[in-house]
Amino acid sequence: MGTLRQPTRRERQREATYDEIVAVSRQLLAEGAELSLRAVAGRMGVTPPALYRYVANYQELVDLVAFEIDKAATARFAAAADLLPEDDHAGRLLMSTTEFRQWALANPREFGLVFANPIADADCIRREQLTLATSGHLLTGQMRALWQHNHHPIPAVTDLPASVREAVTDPVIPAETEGLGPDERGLIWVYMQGWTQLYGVVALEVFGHMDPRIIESGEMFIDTIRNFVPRIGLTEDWPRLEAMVRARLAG
Amino acid sequence: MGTLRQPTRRERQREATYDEIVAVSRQLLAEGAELSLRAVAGRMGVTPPALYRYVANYQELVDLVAFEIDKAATARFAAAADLLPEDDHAGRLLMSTTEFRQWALANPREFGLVFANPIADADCIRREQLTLATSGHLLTGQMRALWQHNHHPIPAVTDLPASVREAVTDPVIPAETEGLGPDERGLIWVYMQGWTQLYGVVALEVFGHMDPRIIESGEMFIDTIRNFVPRIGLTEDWPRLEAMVRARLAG
DNA sequence: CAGGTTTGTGAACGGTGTAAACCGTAAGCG
DNA sequence: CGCTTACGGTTTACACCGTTCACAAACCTG
Repeated sequence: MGTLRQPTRRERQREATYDEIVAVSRQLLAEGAELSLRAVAGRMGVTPPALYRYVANYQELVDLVAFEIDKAATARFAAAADLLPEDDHAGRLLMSTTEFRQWALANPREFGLVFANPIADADCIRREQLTLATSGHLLTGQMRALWQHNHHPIPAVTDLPASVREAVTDPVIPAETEGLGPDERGLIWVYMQGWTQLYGVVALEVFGHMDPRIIESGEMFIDTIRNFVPRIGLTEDWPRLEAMVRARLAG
Repeated sequence: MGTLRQPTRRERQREATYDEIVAVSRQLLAEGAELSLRAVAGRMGVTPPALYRYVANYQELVDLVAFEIDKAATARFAAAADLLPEDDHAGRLLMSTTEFRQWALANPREFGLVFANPIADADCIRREQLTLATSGHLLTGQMRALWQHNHHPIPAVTDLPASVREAVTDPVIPAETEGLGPDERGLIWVYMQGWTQLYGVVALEVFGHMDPRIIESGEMFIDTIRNFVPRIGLTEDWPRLEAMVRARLAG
């Protein structure tokens, strides 16, 4: 833990350029355009090769903006949760997942970039550390808060298959394991199950590989959640939660 | 219903060219290369513009080979089922889904093309009709065979939300509704639920958005299936089925 | 054989990512 | 303060990509 130096002028300048790259990129694909090195450069008033001082190649640009988009989207999911009182852990979790679905449908390109982007090598993101503010952290955090409140049954770590046991005790995928004892890591497994199901519906919906009428109504999304809530001890709470989710889908 | 003329020489020639386009394309991305109009043309010994006599644009080429890949992959899924006796409907269904997962992991590019390809407009595929041999038909067919044998409980059509009711009575997504009475369409909804969950695991695995150790072991895939089988009345049969699935994952 | 349709070519346009050589300027050091 | 260095940018160039158009050859048909 050395003393953290104040950033020199050059470093600040460089950081600002990174910010502009991300800003321009997001603006670009918010307009429905393709994310391209040249387009970004052009809009920044700079020649394409100049960007290679900041990213090693196109894929790294993609990873960079994907990370920032995830961060921004996560803020939206969190904001949706914050519409509810702080102690309504169940409601907050469902509000965030619902917001996730709505965001994905409204921003399919961004969704594809962040969640359907083949992850080849790790350590692709420079900027900031992976350990902050990803959507995975938000959801695991919310599930942890919920569990610490209602203590629904979770699988014992010793009951889990070996590979799963390793994965939940020493996660490489973003997850909020802080404040979760070694014996309580079964919750992470429950989270992974939930995330998998959520991902299935939303991805199918975003890609349009589902009946348009079902996408429009969101019934498969609701059905998926209803199928899952018992596993986090929310069976009794479901009617209230369903009403909330439906309201948000309509609004 | 006119008399079906025998194909003229030119038509046969044209059909052969289509076949070559598909063959070359599949060969191309089996080698890990990108699927590009120019690459296909080059390997066919033809100039790029020539391909425009066969496809209107790049996306149509993609759709064409995606359809053919789906067809070929479906044959694999069917072949896996055919390793089991004809009356083991449960086993056949699970063998096909397991083969689907294995195929997806082994051919991520092809998986992406067929199942993670944003579907913009319908009626994109010329060649053959959509109503034949897609993977959706295989799985719905297998589920129908299973249900007609064990008659597990299915939701009543009248209990389904309006949008779902419409979707299962008049499907636009490939599904085998032949031989399924109007009152039995609840089974299609069950199928959609299952497909959604299956898609979730497999897509996350293929894109690498899951802990590598869990992907390697296939435990999330197995867990997903285990979670689903009660809904198709296979609770008692599960131990046998799990062993079968695990054997296929290992082999 | 004549005429029209079908299939392919050649050249060209605008777009993409990326590599190499080059250069002014600002930062940092003696 | 002055020298040196390294950073941030340009220019040029290459190899791809999808797509269009005008044209020629090959083919089937009347």
